[in-house]
Amino acid sequence: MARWLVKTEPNSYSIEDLRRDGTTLWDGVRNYQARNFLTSMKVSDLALVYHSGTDPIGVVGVARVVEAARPDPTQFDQESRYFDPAATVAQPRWFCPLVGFVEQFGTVVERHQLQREPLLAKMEILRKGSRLSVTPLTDEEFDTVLRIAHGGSAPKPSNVRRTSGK
DNA sequence: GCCAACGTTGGC
DNA sequence: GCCAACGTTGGC
Repeated sequence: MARWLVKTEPNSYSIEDLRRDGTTLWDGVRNYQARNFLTSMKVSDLALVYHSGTDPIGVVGVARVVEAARPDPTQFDQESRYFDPAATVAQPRWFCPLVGFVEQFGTVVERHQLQREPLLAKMEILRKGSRLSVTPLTDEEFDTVLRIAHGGSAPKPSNVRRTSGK
C-alpha cells in the first residue's frame, strides 16, 4: 500500500472542509507529474494532508483513497477555473481520485518541525522550490510524521526509554 | 528542438 | 511584498 502527501491551500480547501464533507474529489490538479501520481493511487492508500500558503504551514491530518482516479469533471466545465479546452470526454487529460477524511491532527505538524527531522531529509515537499501538489512518500516518512503528530518526538519507538518506573 | 519570456507557486 | 524555483508557451 502506497503513501502520499497531498498539498492544499486551506483558503480553497482545508482539512476542516474534508472532515465536514467526509469525502471529496481531489480535483483541479493541472500538472502532469502530479496527475501521474493521482492516477497511481489505489483504494486504501493513505495520504498526509498538507496546508500551504497559510500560518502555520504543515501537515494537518490524514486522508484515504476511497475510489481510484476518474476523469476530473472540472476540465469540462467552462465555468471552472480548471476548464481545459483541449480536454474531451473521449480523451480526458486530467484525473482525480475520491479521497476520504481519516483524521485531523490535534496540532499541526509544522514545516519547521519536518525540516529538523533527519528521517525526512529527502521528503519532496521540503525541497526548496518544490511545487508538486501530490507526491509519494516512503513508509518511513509517513510513519515519522504520524509519530510526531501523535505526540512522539521520540527518535524511534525501539529507542524509547522510560525514565520513571511507571 | 532550443530557449527566452512569462506566469504561477509558495516559503519566507 | 519579495523572490527563487519551476512549468508552460511560443518564436525561431
